[in-house]
Amino acid sequence: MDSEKEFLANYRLSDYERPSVTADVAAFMIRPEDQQNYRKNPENKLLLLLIKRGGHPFKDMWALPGGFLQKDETVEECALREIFEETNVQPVSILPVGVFSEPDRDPRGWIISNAYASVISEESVRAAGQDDAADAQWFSVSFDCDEAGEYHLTLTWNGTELHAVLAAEKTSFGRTRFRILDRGGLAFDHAAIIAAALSALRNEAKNYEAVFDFLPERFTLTAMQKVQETIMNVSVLPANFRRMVSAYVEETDEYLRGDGHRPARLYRRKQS
Amino acid sequence: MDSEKEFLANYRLSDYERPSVTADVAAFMIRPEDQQNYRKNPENKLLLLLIKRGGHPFKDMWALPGGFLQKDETVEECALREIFEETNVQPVSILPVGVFSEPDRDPRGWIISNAYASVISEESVRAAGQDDAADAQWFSVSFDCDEAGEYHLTLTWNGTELHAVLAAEKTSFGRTRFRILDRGGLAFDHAAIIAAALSALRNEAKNYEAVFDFLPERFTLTAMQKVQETIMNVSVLPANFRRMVSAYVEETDEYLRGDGHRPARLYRRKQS
DNA sequence: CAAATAGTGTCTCTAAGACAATATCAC
DNA sequence: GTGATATTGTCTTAGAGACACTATTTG
Repeated sequence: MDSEKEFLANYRLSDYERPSVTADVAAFMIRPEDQQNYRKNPENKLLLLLIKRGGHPFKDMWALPGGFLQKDETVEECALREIFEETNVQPVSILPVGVFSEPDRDPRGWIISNAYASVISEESVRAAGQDDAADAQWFSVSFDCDEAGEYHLTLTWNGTELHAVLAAEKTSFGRTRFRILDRGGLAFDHAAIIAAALSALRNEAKNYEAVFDFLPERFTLTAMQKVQETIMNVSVLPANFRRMVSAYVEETDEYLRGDGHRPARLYRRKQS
Repeated sequence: MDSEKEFLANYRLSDYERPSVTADVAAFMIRPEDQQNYRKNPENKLLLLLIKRGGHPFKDMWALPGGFLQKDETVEECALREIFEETNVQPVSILPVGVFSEPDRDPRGWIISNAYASVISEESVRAAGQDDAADAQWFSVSFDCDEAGEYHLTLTWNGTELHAVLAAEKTSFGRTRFRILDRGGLAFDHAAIIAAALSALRNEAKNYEAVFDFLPERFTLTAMQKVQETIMNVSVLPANFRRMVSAYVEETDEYLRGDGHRPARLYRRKQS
């Protein structure tokens, strides 16, 4: 025991070169679109936070928020900190997406990225107010596979449209890794990170885990369904959706009224 | 463009302290137990490769194989390299398990670990021959949850028994993280890494991805079922198992005979 | 009343669990 | 023949998709 203490007191990590380590975060939010008709329910948009790069490399291109790991924190804590610094909001949840460590992924040098997806509630962003930093914007997201098997990631904000093209490559254990064919205005390998984050998010939405994170504490089942459809980009019949989620939610006695149609009961997540 | 080239030519990564980065690998193999009865099919054992530490810290305790990331490789390549160096065998597959970056996880200093699970075929290990390095051994694995919700990880080899106890903590998105209650003779936080790797492996065995990696190219359905049961630690009725995997396998014209009972048709994985 | 959403009931189809029954080999 | 595994068939039950139908509100 003494010898172990002694060993550690004298121990120095070797002088081999070490990489810089970052956490990069794909922060998602869902916001209702403007209503067309006073009695129609609004549609949702899935939004992703991007930062316009002010300096080289990839100057003036858009990138995920992220930053270097500090010595007193875990990579998860680093991811949370970076999002808070950028938005003044604590994410509802965070999900590891993968480690990106190709030696040439960053022209500045040896930098490996721990990628996370995170969910941010729209209320909290509204409460925090816009930072008016014109270099941080929420882009509307679309992500689909075409007939040729190529994936198209389209991010739009106020006339700016980024369109990246990716190929899905199978790795062992049936996992897929995205290879960038056209980075379409996104910095570094961030198009691949965003694609992986969206896949991870959709995977978590299958069992409604990710869905609840986008919702307030009390919500209507229709609102919940629209969130799920926004994430998954598929639609379900309302009757079947209600049956499928019935095990995950519980009724409250409150109703949402005043929308020009039958009031909807509010539900909350069932703790189990 | 010139200005970007110029920028990069002059760029130096800041002198902030950087962590050491490792890849640690839980390498699994399945080996048949000795036969009791000439006509009974053998049972399987799930094995995990551990290395006895020769120096401080955690001297004489058992640890996962692993090592430092080099500058010209990805973390996946590092994981594959470490396994090959230890076993002289290329793993069939490799699966990311998580990043372990608690600042105090390694008494030697700031070292973050990228954890992987990998599958190694028994044939290839037999072909490579035992390295006779007595400090590397295949331990038999058992991993279960008791009534109190605590997880017990038991690793046995030739009279040596390591018994770690862990608690499963829910993180966001319904994921679980294992916290070590008793590391039971395992070095560092490797008990938690092994628990996470086993969970990931079981998850991949649900759709039979991981199962095929343990099998030779041609196999009987009973052999496949036994592999799955060994990984998942549950049992299924043979009739139902056959139905469930029928979409994933295809018949060959060969049979396995000579076992004191009806010969079994050999199958292979269906490519899709 | 019209338009829209909220909510229920039911038919069908498929997949999985349980279990019975038959087939085929080595000794 | 005996003891083991290999293989097939069928009954039942649970869950998801499709769809018809009723209920309730605001303008």
